[in-house]
This record gives sequence, C-alpha cells and structure tokens, in this order.
Amino acid sequence: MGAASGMESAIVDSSNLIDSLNAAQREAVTAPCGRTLVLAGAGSGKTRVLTHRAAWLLQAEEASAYSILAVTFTNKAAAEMRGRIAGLVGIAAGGMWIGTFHGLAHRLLRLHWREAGLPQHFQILDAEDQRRLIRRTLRNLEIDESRWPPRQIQGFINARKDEGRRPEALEPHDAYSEQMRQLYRAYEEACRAGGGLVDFAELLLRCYELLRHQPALLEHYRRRFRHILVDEFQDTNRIQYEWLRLLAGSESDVFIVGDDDQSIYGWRGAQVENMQRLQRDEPSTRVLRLEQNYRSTRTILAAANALIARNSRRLGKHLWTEGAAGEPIAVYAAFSEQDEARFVVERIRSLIESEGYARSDCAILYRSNAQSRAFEETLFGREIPYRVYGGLRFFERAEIKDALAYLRLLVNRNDDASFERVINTPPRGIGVKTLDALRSQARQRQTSLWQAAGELLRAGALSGRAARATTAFIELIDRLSGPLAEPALAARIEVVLAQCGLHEHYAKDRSERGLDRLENLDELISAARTFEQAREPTDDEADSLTAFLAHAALEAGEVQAGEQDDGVQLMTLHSAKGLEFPVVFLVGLEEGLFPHRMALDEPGRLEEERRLCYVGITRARQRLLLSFAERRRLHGQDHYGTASRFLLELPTELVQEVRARFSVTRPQTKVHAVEPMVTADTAAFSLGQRVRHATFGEGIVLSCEGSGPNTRVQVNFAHSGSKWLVAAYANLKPCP
DNA sequence: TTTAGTTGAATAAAG
DNA sequence: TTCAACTAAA
Repeated sequence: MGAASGMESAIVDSSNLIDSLNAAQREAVTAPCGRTLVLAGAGSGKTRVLTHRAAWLLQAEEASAYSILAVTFTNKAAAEMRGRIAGLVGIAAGGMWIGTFHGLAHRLLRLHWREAGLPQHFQILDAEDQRRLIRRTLRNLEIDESRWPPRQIQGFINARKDEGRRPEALEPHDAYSEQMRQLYRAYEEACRAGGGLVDFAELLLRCYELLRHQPALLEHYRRRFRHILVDEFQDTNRIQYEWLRLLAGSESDVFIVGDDDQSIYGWRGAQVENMQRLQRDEPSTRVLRLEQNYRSTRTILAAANALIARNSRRLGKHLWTEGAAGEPIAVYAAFSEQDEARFVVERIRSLIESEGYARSDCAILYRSNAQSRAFEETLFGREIPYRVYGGLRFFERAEIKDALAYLRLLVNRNDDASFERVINTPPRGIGVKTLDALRSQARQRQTSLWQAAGELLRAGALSGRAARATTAFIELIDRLSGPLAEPALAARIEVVLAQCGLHEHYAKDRSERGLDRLENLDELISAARTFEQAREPTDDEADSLTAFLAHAALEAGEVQAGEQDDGVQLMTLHSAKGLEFPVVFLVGLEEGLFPHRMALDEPGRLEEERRLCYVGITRARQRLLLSFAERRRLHGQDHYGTASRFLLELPTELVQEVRARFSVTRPQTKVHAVEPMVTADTAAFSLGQRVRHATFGEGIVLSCEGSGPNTRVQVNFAHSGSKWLVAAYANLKPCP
C-alpha cells in the first residue's frame, strides 16, 4: 500500500518511455485497456513491448503495481521481465505478480490450500518423482510394467490434466482407455495418500478448479488483477488458456503477446489454436502486428518468410527490415557427420581469426541432442572452447534429489516416494525383503510406509538385523525433525546431510564422480543460504523448508554451465528459441532428421517442424550457414539421407552452395530448385499478404488454389474468421 | 549389497 | 552407439 508512494519519483517521464519505440510498438504499448493480442514476429521487440506496456500502465494509466499480473513460461523470462520493468520504472514493480504459470498457480495454492483441498505442506513432484510414483502404483496393483509403461501412463495423465479432465470426465471407449482411466484414478489416490503430492500439471488444474469453485475468491482476484500480461501465448495449453480467461473475467485488461509461427511445443500440449480461439471467444480482441525485425539481415528474413509461407493455418505476418541484404546463406552438403562437423568448425575458426567474431557469437543448432557429439569431438580436437546447453540441471541430480527426499520426509512422513528413495541410501542394511514386508503391510492396512514400519516394529515382525536398521532409520528422521532441529535452513540442511550419512557416503567415493557429488551437496547448502537470504519474510505462511522444497521443484536451476564464458554455443533448436546469435549454423538438414521422421505422416506435425526451422533461421543476425550430411551414423547404423525439404523450400537466389575445397570422393548432390508455390495467375496474392474486403474488412491470405478466373483465395479475416473467396468476384485490395 | 553383464529404447524439455 | 534400467551372480 504505502510501498508505491515513495517510489513514484523513480519513474521516468512517460513521454520518454515510448520515444524509443517504432509506430507499431507504440500502438501496442499504448493500446486502450481491453483485449489486445500482439502478433510479435521474431526479433520484433516482443519483450520490449511487454515490459513497456507494464511501465505504461503504471504511469499513463496510473495502475497500481498491485493490480498487474504478468505470466511467462520460464523462470528466466519472468526474471528478465521483472528486471526490465524495474529498469523502466524503478522499484515500483515490487507489488506485481510476475511469474510462470506454474509459479503463480503454486502461489495461489499455497495461499488457499484449504479451499483447494490440499494439506498445508503439500509437496511438488517433478517429472521424475511423478514417474516413480506411477511405477510404485503399478507395482501395488500388480500390473505388468512392460505392458503398461510408466512413461506412457505419465504422458496420458498429464495430457488429460492439460485438457482439464479428471478421470470422471473421461469416456473410455475400449479396454485400453478404461485401464488408463483406472490408473489415472489410482495415481490420484496415491498422490492424496502420500500427503498431498502435486505434479506440475496438477498445479495448473488444481488452481483452475480452485478459482472455478470458489466464486468469492475468483471475484477477489478478478478485482485485484485489473491488468494481465501474457508472454509466448502460442505455447499455452488448454488449461492455461482457460485459467487465463477465468481470471480475466470480462472486465480485466488483457495484453497478450505471441507468435503462431514460433509455436514449437505442440508435443507438450501447447495449442497454437489458442490464438484463433481467443479471437473467437473474445471478439473484442484487438489484433496488432509487430513485423519490423531488428535482428537479421534482409536475406535471412527473406528465407524465413519464404519457408514459413508454406504453412497453412497461419494468422499471417511478414517480417521486414530496414537493414542491409547481408551475406547469402551458405549451404554445405557434407559427406558424413564428421565432414559436416569439420566444415562447421573450420568456418568458425576462420570467422574468429579473420573476421573478429567471438566464439560465443557462433551457435550450432541441431534438431536432436545426439547430433552434438560430432561437433564436440571436432571442437575438442581443435582446442576450441565450447558450451553445450541442456542436460541435467542442478536440482535434478541424483544426490541432490536424495538430499531433498530426506528433507521432504521431515516435512511429511507419509511421503512414500521419498521414504523409498532414502530408506537405504546410503546403504544401511535394509534390502528388498524388508522393503517388501513394509510395502505389503502398508497395502494391507492402507497406510503409508512410515506407518507400516512402525507397526511391524511394534509387532516384532521384522528379523533382528532388519528391525535394528529400520528402527535406526526411524529414529534418525525423528531426531532430525525433533525439537532440537536447527531453525536456520542452510544449517539445518547441513545437519541433515551429515547425520543421514549422505555426506559420508559420497566422501568415501574418491573418484571424480564422488568428489563432484560432494561438491554438489555443499552447493545445496549454499543454495539454501542464498534462498533464505533472498526470501521476503512476508512471502507467504510457508516455513522456509517447505518454501525451499517448492523452489527446488519449480526452479530446477540453470542447465549445467560449461566453465567457458566465451565458447561456441551448441544447443537444440528448441532451446535456441528466444535467443539470437551473430552467426548461426543450422545443421543436420536431412529428411528424417529434420523434419524428424516421427513428424512426417501428420501434416500438422510437419508444419511444427517447419516452424522449428523458421525459429532456427530467425536466430541469426548476420550469417546463416546450413548443412546436411549424406551419410549419417544413427544408433550405430549408417543411414543415407537426402537434403531436407526445408532446404529446397528456400528461394535459390538467397542460397549459395559451398563446395568442398578438395575433391572428396562423394556423389555430387544438387540442391534442386523447387517449383514455385504460387502460379502466375494467383501471384497477385502472396501468402501472408494483408488484404481488404468490402464487407469482411481486413484479413490475411492463407492459401490460394486454382488458376485464372477460377482462382480461389482463403483469407483469414480479423473479425469474420477464415473464408474461401473467388478472387475474380471478391475484389480484394492489398493493404499497405 | 554390490557388481558385472544384459536388454531395450533412442525427438524436442519448462515447470 | 550409447545410456539407463534391470537381472543374475558373487
């Protein structure tokens, strides 16, 4: 309340705020409150618009920071947004809720755990925890894991939750779907019995249901969050979409930024259709476009535009730049993946040596992780530092998860998953037999393993050695959470690590791996210290341990950073989204690899592959180099591939084939030109072009078919949706 | 309980 | 080919 007043002085003059924006950005930032959907092309200043919008609301609209909710997908994006808004308006951003969908849902559930039907100290399951729990559930039901793979069940459950469906809402149509439904039910029951375990999908669904079923609460938050900002809207799944609509009600100002052409997460539930759905569900939505690109050369943009124009069902957008044409796009047809790596690395070397590029200016982007290998070996061989993104993150490491399982057990004895994880880690003589006895007792009495252990001990049902070890374990946990337990988080964790034997266990291991793990455990203690210091005391009622455990699940930490600050960057296309590099090598452009074979049969999935390629191309600022290998070793077997269709879809005039300097014995492949997409008759309309119709208003050309007087054009109108029109009668006028 | 050997799967991955 | 998960032997 009083917080904002003292900080107002830090706010810069509002005229400065929009001075640095172009006309389209300014129009978006200053759009009147209501429903706004900004179609923000790659490199068009999307984050700028979002952060300036927030600043604008605070200044020109005199909105209170308290009334703003901003949602992103990643912690990184949330942190960046927070930082940039703070930079624009001073620290007045303090009262805003800025976070990921999951982080915000979690916050609401923590505040209203009772209404949400959760225990106060409910724990979050990450993907691995969830799979383990499913596996345990299967064993309890004596279901064959090879016939019902846990991964598949996990996928099923999460997909249903992403759609907002509980087991009761399913309509099984065969034995398989009926069994899946049963397993979904059993899993839900296991989560409940485990003392309120909440997986990632559950956070969202549970929060949605909370708001849905508590009208007073919903009303409260609707009144509070007058302004909602959404980033990367094309990545929302069904439940996120419904959650946003519910929270927004009909009154809130909703400002959404997204790009349907960069939707690459359909496989994890994202629904690009939400972009169209929004316009249907909220007809008052004002659609604005950011099409001026500040990142890439004209050549690179032309290639990107041409490629993405082949997709249907686009909202339509045409990126342009005031910048120079730049270098042509190089294509290298490699003989093998080693040859490909050699070419790329040699190029990087010469860019660094003769053109003054830094190593970190160069990125190698590939479709699948396995492809990094050849590049790593070559870079390593030439002693060029590099950094590979992806892989295990800090809180996902086994030793860290072991430690966290001990901590969870302190908070909740009935957390069977954690119990099983640590009962014999480090080894303390409790083997399968003892564990089996505990499990069957627990199943019989419908209790947790912890309770079952107590019962069996009291009944004297365990053999001497097992009984001693189990008693010691139970006493250990009780002692660690007892009245003498250290109150300060970091110190407490230190005590736990020392007492439970994990520290000693890894200290015995003198190998590099053991040293690594020991280091990580120490790192955990300092992570806790940092966390405790950064935590706002008023955050919520949760104690610091519970809060830290949630933090560990929600923010699994940075992907392991290579030691090199200035190294060549290697990553998948997916993880490159949102980044940019002066030089991009897009490698492995082969049919079956990219587009991936798994995506070949379905047109929708193929289009997602094409968008992925579009994302890759638009990462490049100055130079783009493409390559493919004619022979590639996959899973120990040689494959002879052909150039990716995406290569052939690029306008030939933008592309220059690089020839090997020495003649390598290899079959010559040509990058053939592909037939033009639009025939001469229909060329008047290019895909993605904006046109005006006398009655339907403005729209975007989605596709053309037929020729001459029969030409039919599909146009997606901003207000009337998509329609097929006969070009000869429609009298469509191109829009400037 | 630990280990060596076997089997099977292998697209992308935030929270 | 590689890696994780599992099984059988010590």
